[in-house]
Amino acid sequence: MAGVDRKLLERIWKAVRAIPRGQVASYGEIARRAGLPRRARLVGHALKVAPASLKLPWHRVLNSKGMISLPAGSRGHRRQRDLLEGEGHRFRRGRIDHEAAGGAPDLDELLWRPRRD
DNA sequence: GTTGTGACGACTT
DNA sequence: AAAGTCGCCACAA
Repeated sequence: MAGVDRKLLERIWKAVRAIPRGQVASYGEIARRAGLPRRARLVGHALKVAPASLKLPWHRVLNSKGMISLPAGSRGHRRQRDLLEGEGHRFRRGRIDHEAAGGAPDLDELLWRPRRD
C-alpha cells in the first residue's frame, strides 16, 4: 500500500497547476489551497514524486521566505532559479525580488503576499 | 518501534 | 534581523 493517499497528492498537484505564469506561491499556501492546512512538507514531497508527464509549474513554489528550498548549489536549485528568471522574476541575496518583477507587477498580490515593510 | 532527515512554517528569543 | 524551538509528517535505515 502506498504511504500517502494518492488523492491528496492529486489535490496538491492541481493546486500547483493553478499558479498563473509570472506568479509564485509558498508551500504552505499550496497546502492550504489543497485543503491540507499545516501540511506544507507534504507539498514538498508531492512535488518530489510528481510525474514529469504532468508538467507542473513546480518552480513557482517557494518557501515562506521567498527563497528556493532545494539545496543551494544543487542542480534543481539552479534549474528553478533559471525558470523563475525566465518568467520575469529577479533574485536579491537568494530571495525573490518582488519589487523588480517585470511584466505585470499588479498581479503579484494574488497568490503570494510576502511582508512588504 | 525508534531515529534521523527534509523541496515547510509559525512562534519565540 | 537571525537563530532557535516546536509542530508537522513521509520515508529510509
